[in-house]
Amino acid sequence: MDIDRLTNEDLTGRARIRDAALKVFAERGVKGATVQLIAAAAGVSTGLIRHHFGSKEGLRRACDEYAIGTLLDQARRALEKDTAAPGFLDSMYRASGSSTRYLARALVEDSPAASELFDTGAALAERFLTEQDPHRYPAGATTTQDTATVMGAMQLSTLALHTHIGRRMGVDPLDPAHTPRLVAAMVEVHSATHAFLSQGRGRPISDEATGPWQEEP
Amino acid sequence: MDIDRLTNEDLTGRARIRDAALKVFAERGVKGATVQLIAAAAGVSTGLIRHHFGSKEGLRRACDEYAIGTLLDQARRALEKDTAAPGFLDSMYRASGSSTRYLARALVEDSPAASELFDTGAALAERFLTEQDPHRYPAGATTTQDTATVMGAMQLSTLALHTHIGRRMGVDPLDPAHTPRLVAAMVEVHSATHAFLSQGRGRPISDEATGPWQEEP
DNA sequence: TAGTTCACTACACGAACGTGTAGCCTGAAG
DNA sequence: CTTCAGGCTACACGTTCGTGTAGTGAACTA
Repeated sequence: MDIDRLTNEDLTGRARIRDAALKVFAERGVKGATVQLIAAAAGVSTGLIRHHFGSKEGLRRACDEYAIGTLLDQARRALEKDTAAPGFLDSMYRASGSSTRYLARALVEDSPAASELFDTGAALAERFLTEQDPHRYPAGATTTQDTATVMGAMQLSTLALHTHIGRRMGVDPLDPAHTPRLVAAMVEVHSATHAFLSQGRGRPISDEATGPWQEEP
Repeated sequence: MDIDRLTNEDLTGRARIRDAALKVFAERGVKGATVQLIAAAAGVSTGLIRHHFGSKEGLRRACDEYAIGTLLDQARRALEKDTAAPGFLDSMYRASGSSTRYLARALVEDSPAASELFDTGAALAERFLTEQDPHRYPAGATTTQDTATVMGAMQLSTLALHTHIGRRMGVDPLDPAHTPRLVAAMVEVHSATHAFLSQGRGRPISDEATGPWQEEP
């Protein structure tokens, strides 16, 4: 029953503070955010933040756990299904409301949550690669891991750089309503780049990059 | 002669402060960095920072201008040559020493330099696309711009997320010595994703994403 | 040599911020 | 009705950080 009360409490002060912190942390970074700013955004006193979370660092940890909980559940579910690569992005954005922007910030500040997010994305990418072409991307191989890592970074780039993407696109790329437009652009990028790399001018780059360990003619 | 003296001064206190600031800003963010920390790293007093740059914000602007100057020169040069997409990354990393990590941080904090960097990357990508396939990517079209924006973000993701990439790869991805490994992984990503998207499972995603405006059968 | 400029330092002020403390108010338990 | 727990606030303390001020010493000029 204690657990029930805690989850119900999620609609009161504690949750309001967490949501406000998610927002302010995302906008100004952890260092740039002050507890008084968060308190004002939540409509509470700074003392209440201390009462619930102990310290600013405690509040940050709570935000980490909440964001990671919201988002990684989605990611792990995707890991267990036969979901496609671009689908990861889609479900990710849909899952998390205010925590998306928080994680975007966390990705470049030093946060355990961000590392876990990145690692999960890379794991998902590695699984995708080995399923896609087990011969070329054997599980555990360095090349497979490298490719999975960069693939994860590329997927996450729309999150980490959403400010710039939004500025150029004129819409908020984190809004689920615009996810299709983003996915379409990503598909185009892969298509165009592949065309370039398998063509005249780009072929040398492709050969040089993948040559040393490429086994197929 | 005043100009000569200024450029020569670049090897003395002013430059030492700037270099230290580049480093500390990159490590801890602008808010997380203190002028006393930067002063200590540069081996000077905090007063000297004020003397040369007026304020912490002035120092940050100077870092912006220096980093952007170092890096955008390279990018613009690439824009004027018939350089390939992955080559942009290569020359970018080689060009800038300590400013690379600074720009990585700046990409997610609000900095004019970062916006300029991103826009340049996107402009380079747009040029690449229209050259690559003028019919599919006409200059100025929304699709072209969207694709260019996402392409720029993908290229820059290795910069913005270098911490995570480095953690998984075991090496510093910003070290020019390891750029080939990064480029190889990027080539693989494009190759694998294209294979997926033009194949059975991925084909529906590709068709759905690019269908509405795609003209070719 | 006297004067001026300028890189540079030492010291201190004032504000902001994280944190600590004391206490109020409500609601449930006895 | 009393008691106690806990959500919640008001207020104050100590520190840190950006900034301001005064001053020193070396190099250059006349």
